[in-house]
Amino acid sequence: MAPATTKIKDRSRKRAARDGPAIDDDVHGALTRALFEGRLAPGSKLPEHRLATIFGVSRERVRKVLHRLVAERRLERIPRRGTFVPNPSPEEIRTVYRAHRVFETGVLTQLAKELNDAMMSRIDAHLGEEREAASGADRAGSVRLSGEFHVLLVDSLKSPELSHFLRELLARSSRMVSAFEPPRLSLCSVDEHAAIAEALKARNVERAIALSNEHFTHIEDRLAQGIVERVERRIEDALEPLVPVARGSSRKGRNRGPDPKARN
Amino acid sequence: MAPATTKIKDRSRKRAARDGPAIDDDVHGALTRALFEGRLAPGSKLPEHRLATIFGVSRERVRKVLHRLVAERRLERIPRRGTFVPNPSPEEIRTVYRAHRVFETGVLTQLAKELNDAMMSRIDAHLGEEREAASGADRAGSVRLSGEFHVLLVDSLKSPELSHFLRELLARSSRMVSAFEPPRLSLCSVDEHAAIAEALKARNVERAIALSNEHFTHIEDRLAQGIVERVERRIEDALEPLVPVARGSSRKGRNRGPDPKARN
DNA sequence: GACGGGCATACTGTGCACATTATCGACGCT
DNA sequence: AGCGTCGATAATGTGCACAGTATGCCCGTC
Repeated sequence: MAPATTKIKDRSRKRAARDGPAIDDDVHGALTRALFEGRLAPGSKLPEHRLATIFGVSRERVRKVLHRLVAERRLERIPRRGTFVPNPSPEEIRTVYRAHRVFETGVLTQLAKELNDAMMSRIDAHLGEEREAASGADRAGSVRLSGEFHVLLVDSLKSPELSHFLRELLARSSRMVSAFEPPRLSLCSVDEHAAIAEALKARNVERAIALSNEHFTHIEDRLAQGIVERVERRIEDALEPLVPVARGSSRKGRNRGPDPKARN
Repeated sequence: MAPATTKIKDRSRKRAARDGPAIDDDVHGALTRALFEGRLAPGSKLPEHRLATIFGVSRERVRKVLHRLVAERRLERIPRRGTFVPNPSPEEIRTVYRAHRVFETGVLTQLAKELNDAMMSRIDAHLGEEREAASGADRAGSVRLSGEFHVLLVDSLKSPELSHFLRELLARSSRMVSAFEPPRLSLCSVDEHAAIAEALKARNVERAIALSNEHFTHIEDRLAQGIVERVERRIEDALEPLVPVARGSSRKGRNRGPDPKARN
């Protein structure tokens, strides 16, 4: 009768048998991975019909996934123009890493209060993985593990809201890293992570925060340098085809690299 | 031929076409406001067709807005069941306010470093508004201004990412407040806000953080008490219609109050 | 009288087709 | 020859209709 006896009969079935949303997650995951790995150049347009043929799904499904990615701030959409891979400005890089610093300041302060042996051992294990990936030439894995260090910290606080926010933030900063980092530099130094962990173990909150802030500032500075080099390289590429007095072949180059310019 | 005068019409058409997304924002805003004000009971189902007739728009548009609200964590969706107003569990209340504490710890730490006169005057002006609303009986306005105090703090840091996260978090906590707070209590005490601002002016970071943490803990405790009372009241309501041996009239009550229970 | 299966219904999910609009090539004009 | 304008094309936005599924009711059986 009354809703007091809430129907809890479908607790046994989970989303395991639901292949409907699974397809969405597949497309979403594929685009997310491509974004993380930096395989999609900033400014690229993502036409719905083309993605639909690539993934072998309907355009409506692609459309839904694109809207979801836009809501997650992973892509940008211009109303009657299309969906684009964000072209981060130096200003955006600044605010993203500012957010990283402020956020991790809160995380570290809280973490110092409730750090236990289990968390510390997990952190140590993770640092080991990072060193291993850094010693090898696994650049993609290194970037991934580097981000997961901060994920590990915030996950220790057992707040899905905080974890979710860091993952969104990391999605943006990782894309910036993949897109603009000079490949020769190892970005997230393992030593800096280890130093933060060390200060945390010693319950030295202020030092941990200071190290964390410096850590993110280092990344930010390297990215700022990288984006400058990128722009210069692009100018070179743009001027190169003019050498043989090329003309009329400028259409091809326009598909990749339009600046949305519609940033509010 | 002679469509020379169509150019001006084109301009007007463009403006007409731009209110296409505006309709989405209208529906989105209406639902968001209703959620903030607590007019939608937790657990309520939101059928797409009914919302479409209510707002006078197509079902597809409602559908898109609902997906957006789900992505913003303002609603919950169960795959083949529908969209529901979240029914926050005590566990969720705990994690949301834990996130508030950790987040504002970082914000206050950074804010103490770069607080200037302009920010302080803005904060003072806001506290004045809060006192005014609290002295009157403007409960909705009081809740709103109460949240905007924290928005004001984080906006001072000039990071859209941080501001965006706080707004999402505030959307959730405000809904919890509207839904579960005992109406007789003024929830977000202005004095506590003023005390935080005072400590901030004095550059006493540790005190500001301590006050902020206590502040959110107070809210959390009151909400936890409120949700208990709510459950008890619901049991009362559920048992009441049984007194005159009611039977066969249980269909109506089932529309509002199903517990999604599909939380991962 | 209680329980289980079958059926009707309503709701969500999805593909499709059309309308609208931005972009690009080309023509004609100054 | 440069420039503005018009027309063609492709991509996005939107409503619609159909299909699949969960839900609640009803009836038959134990």
